[in-house]
Amino acid sequence: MGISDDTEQHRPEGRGPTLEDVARVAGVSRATVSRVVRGDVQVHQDKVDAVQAAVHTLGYVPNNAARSLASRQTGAVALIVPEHESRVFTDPFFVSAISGVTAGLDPGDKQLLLVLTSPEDRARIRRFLRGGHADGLLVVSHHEGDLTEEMLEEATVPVVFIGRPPRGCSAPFVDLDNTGGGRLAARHLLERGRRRIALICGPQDMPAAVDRRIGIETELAEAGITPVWRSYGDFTLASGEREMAALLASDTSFDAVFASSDLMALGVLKKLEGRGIRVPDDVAVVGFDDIASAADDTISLTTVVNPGRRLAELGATMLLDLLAGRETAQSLVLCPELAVRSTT
Amino acid sequence: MGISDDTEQHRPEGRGPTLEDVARVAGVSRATVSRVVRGDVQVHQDKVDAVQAAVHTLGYVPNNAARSLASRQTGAVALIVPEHESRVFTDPFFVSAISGVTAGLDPGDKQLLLVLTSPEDRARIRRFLRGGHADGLLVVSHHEGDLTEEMLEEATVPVVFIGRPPRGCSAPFVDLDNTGGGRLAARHLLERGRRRIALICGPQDMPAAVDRRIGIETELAEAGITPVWRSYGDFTLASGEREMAALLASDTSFDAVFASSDLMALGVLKKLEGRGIRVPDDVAVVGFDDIASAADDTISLTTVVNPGRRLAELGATMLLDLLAGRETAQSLVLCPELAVRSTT
DNA sequence: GTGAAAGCGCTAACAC
DNA sequence: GTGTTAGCGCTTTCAC
Repeated sequence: MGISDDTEQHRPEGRGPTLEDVARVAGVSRATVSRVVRGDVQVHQDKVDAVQAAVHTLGYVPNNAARSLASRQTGAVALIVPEHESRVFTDPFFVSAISGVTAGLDPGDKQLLLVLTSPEDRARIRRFLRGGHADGLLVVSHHEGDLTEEMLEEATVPVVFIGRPPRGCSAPFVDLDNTGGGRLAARHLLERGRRRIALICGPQDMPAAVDRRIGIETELAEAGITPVWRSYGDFTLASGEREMAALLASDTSFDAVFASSDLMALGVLKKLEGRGIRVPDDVAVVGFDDIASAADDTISLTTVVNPGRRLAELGATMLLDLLAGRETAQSLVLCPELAVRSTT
Repeated sequence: MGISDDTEQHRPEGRGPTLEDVARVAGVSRATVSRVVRGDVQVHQDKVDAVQAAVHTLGYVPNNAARSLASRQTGAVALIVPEHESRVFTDPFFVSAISGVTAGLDPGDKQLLLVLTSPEDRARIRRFLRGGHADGLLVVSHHEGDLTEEMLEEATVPVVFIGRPPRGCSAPFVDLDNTGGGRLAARHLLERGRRRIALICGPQDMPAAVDRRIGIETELAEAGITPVWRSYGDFTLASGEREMAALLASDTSFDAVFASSDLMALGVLKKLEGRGIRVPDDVAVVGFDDIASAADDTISLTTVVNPGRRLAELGATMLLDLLAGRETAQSLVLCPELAVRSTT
């Protein structure tokens, strides 16, 4: 329209009312207004009323930047996901995590800063950590070495991990007892009379995958049983199919498959169905996660419940407690449960 | 451990180096440091070097709050999703949107503020809009009346809608031509010789659902055909099943079903399979969205492609352009494409 | 309980 | 080009 030139930057228009304005209208000092606005106690009811009235008529809203600058608090919490963006939204766990964090953050009124960044982009992560953008950090990381202790030390704010943090990192965390989950799956299979058990494990650079494998192997070992097969997928459906195909091609005799994630279990089921192998008559299948479709009645997968959403919610709550100086459990490890359905 | 009391608030530890410190070390003024840090041009190379050296040795990182306060810019962009949190993460479209926005925001270095809030919580939205938390807003809203024009006026920053904004709202947007998509589906079904077409539409308080319905009906009408059935789901798989069951129970004779979302189409397919009805031999099925599982070879659903991720990415780019005062297309409407697979 | 005043760390005119 | 000088709007001692 001819009114813009290309150096023009968009700016918020004329400033709204400030504390000062409210103070003037209410006939008190700025300090008093500040106290009322923040809900400080020590103020006479008369003045509180006057200030609130002024706030209302003026439509006053505190300026975040000014508040942060003066108080050294940002009012935001960051969820750091050091994963490739492509993975984040295909992995149901991350989606649950985002969802849970959102819910857990609700009571405190912190904004959620979503920081998705590839693990390689350390410079960016570091910059963020040092920038003081958030009052606290939630890290949902699955891989070893994504965020080293050293990097976390750059963060001068509390950090809570969702999922066990990488080795050597002493931050508080919330996690599922994945080892226990593995044991649970093993015990269930054994109780069902299965003895020739195949394992399709997850990527071993992920603590959760390692724990699940150790859990099931330990439990089996205690029953004097060795898995008839073990291979590794990457938690995706495609990898489940692939490993199942490999197992079938190997001529191994088996009567049960434990897949370390539901997505992989789905791949397993698909392959089995394709070959006309009956589940659970010929082969029992146990997954891990309890994603939504596992409960679907045409699938009905027996699986270890991984309450990702709840975990994330607890993590957010823990961080909020930490920030408020409230007492809080140091770290939480949830007991796994088994959802027994039709594949076993 | 006895060192904390319950009034204690967690605070970032001792302040890091400031512009002033850098200026002192580099032997220049604060203004010059500021220029260098922001990448302003007009500075002699000597000083640039000196400043950068000082920044490096001191480990200086700009303070965001101070910068925002002085510049009246926040360095953040908010993605507002006025949906119930439970819906957001089950709807693949929103997940794509978040993913796409993340990608689109990458070039500008804005932080992503994720604002999920139930449409009822208008007070909270208003507070956010007026709080000046972000330099720009991206709104991905599906429902009519979620965010009224009035509310948007509270935002003093540029807004871009992902998906056509509600009636009466004149903000720029990016969207798919849903009407065109509907026509495409109709034409395809007609070309396949189908004449007795059933429609399972989406919720009619959503512009996208309305457009899809109008598109297919219009195209059919132009061919002199009236749908043999029309009912409404809520875009979920369960509702697809339910409506399909209703259709089957109705004794209507039909040779094709158009489901307004892939999730509903999946429900349709499931029901059809359960009844032993062959697809596409007895009944052709067309969906809308092209979610990941539609391409799965055991499903292989013919569907109208809804590039949600790309849409969101374009929206983010548009907002970035707006913020930078760059020239930008006012609004974008993408042409739909049909992914022809095995269900037609 | 309340007010005065001193910054928080930075940007942006404006001079030089 | 570069430095000087005001603030940005709020919180927070510190007196009263």
